[in-house]
Amino acid sequence: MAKVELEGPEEGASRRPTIVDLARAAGVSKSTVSLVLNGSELVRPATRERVREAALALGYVYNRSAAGLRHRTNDVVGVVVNDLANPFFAQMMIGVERALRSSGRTPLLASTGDDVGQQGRLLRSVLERGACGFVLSAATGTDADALTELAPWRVPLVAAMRDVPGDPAHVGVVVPDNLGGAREAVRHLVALGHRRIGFLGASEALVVRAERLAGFRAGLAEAGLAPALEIESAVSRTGGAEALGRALDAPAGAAPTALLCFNDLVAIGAVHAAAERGVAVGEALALVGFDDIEEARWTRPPLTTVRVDAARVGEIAVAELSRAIDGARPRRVVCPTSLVVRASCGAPPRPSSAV
Amino acid sequence: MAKVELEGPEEGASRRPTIVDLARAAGVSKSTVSLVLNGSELVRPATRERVREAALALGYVYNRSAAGLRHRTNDVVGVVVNDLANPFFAQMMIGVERALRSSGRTPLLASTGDDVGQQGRLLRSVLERGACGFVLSAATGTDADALTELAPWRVPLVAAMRDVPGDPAHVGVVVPDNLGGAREAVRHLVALGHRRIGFLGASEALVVRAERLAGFRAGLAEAGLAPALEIESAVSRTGGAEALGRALDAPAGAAPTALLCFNDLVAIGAVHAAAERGVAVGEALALVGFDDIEEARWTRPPLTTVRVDAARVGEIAVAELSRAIDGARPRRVVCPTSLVVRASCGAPPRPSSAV
DNA sequence: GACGGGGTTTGGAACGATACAAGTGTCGGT
DNA sequence: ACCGACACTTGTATCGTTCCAAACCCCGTC
Repeated sequence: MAKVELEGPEEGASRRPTIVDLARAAGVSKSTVSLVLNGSELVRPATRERVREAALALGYVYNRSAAGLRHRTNDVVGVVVNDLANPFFAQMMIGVERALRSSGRTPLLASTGDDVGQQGRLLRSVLERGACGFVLSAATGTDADALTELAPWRVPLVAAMRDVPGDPAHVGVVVPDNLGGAREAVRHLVALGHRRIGFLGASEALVVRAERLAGFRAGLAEAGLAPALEIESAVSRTGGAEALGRALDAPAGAAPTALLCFNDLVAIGAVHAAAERGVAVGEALALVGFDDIEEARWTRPPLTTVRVDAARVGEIAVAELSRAIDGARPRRVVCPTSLVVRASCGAPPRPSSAV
Repeated sequence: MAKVELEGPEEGASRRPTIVDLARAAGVSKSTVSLVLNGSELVRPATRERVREAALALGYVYNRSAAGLRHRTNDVVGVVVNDLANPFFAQMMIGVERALRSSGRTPLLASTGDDVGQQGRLLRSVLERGACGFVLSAATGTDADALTELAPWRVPLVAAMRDVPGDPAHVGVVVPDNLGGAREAVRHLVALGHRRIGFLGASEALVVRAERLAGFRAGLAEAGLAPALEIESAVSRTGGAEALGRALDAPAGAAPTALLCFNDLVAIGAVHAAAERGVAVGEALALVGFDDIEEARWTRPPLTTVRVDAARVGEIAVAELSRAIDGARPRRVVCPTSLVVRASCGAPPRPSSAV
């Protein structure tokens, strides 16, 4: 550490040293330096040491792009995500990054702002940087054709968290069990005695909404019930707050006693709006979210929600991608969800549920 | 779109086409192809068109690493951030990414989990990928020496959001006005009539805490008051909840009537814990946060907080970095904050304040 | 004293792009 | 018919690394 000499002062604006400079400094050929840098066993320990010292002395830094060029393979993986500001996706990102790094790859992150056009541009840009694979949580409106553009190069892609309509054969898919999770939530509400249950939030264009809505309907059908209402909204706290208003404006006797929300953001907005209207959440109105983001534990009352381990979905997506990079056929993985009962649905919390 | 032919089926595992392949296909030299690819005006339109068509037909994708190698400059910027799960930093990231892309650079994101060791590894890894600059929100415990390791190459670096102790001359700094913001918050509490005011959250190791605490003390000193208490905690909702408990356990008459929290996360935990204890936030106890993350509007009562435009801090950091890359001396920029009065401090909201 | 064979080291050709100087045409003017 | 100017186009060296076949060195052996 203390031995590192700062370049520049003595040599002016000297350029970054290369392995050739190292070779000269250590008195060996550049081939040998390359071997040392790659930790080869072929090099005599004494030589190795000499090269290492030279590297330190010159402040040498490996040029991975050059290596990748020659090597014809890059360990970069594109991670293209629809919305970083959403803590749910941020959490997935964290899982993806951790898994990638621990498998020796480097994530190249891009956030599309849920815009298909931007997503296309970003995918291409990442491709130009030599990505050997992609993890994509697709922007709303993405279809299989858009992803086929990547096919010419046969770069493997795994759709994480959001399924891609058209389901092209060449992409992997890793998603939570949206249908099963929603159904379980509805079963719970039914078991609590609710009969007028509604679904709140998101827009029809969202594939995930279709899946959760299907689970919602399936759960009701099992109990011989019909949806009390199905309301669309923006996927945000504001959207949820606004949608709850519309839900409660239903004709008096027909107002729902329980609402399954598209996700926690919507549910949080709904909890807030209900409180402002003087509706007691967990008593007069049961609310259930989806995703179990950290924030869900901190509403008043805390949010009953369908837990999705976003980080784990990210990790599994990376594992699938690794398989695909190694030549395996891409698969479709559905990750289990679990109901976390807190106070917003009015039930006494189960003994096993964490708070 | 429909014209794109999928490679592979006909040619087996054919490798990615290069400009040489394009040149052959279009009947020109690779130099010409290079010119076309770079949008040169020198090439005859007809030729240009021919090359473009060949590129489309072959499914050609530009290899930016190879170009960068020859060009000896990469438009990649390392963005190393301490915690993506924190919405405040996620917001900054979004600003950074937007600004970078709109200036034609590509962000290479890494998240350190607030670990100095990991941060060092990531910085080096990004360096090896040829970053021409860095935006860093430093891990707790980072000092100037750690960053000096980057100096040999003279890669410009801007510390965003978190100042770096030791303040090395060669790094830029873009931070919010933590001191001024905290002081303004305290002034407001004093104006509301509070006399026993405390500070809640974060640990002494955090530079940002020192700054906010200094503002807190300055505000009190102006009014001739002394801090009622200063409590450390983890920087999280849980930490805030737990710290509030300790704050309220103070001897009866000495309990604070107002608390300035280190940030919104801590404040949110505190709001929650207070409510659970039956303490009416905004009446018996005034709480003020810091940062103004989206979530702050959705607590009950909504959180009075010191607004920091995180995305804007990110954008300014990128602007400073651009200056530095162009050879300018790195500067120190302090971004203004503003007090957003909501209900948690007990005051009637100012007419001008947004909700 | 040539030979064989480990253990090490090395030269030079890639990889896919850019830079630059130099090369083709074509045309108008004399 | 030749010249120069102009509008394009191209050959070649180069960026920093890896790959691979060949060279080297030092010994022990025949």
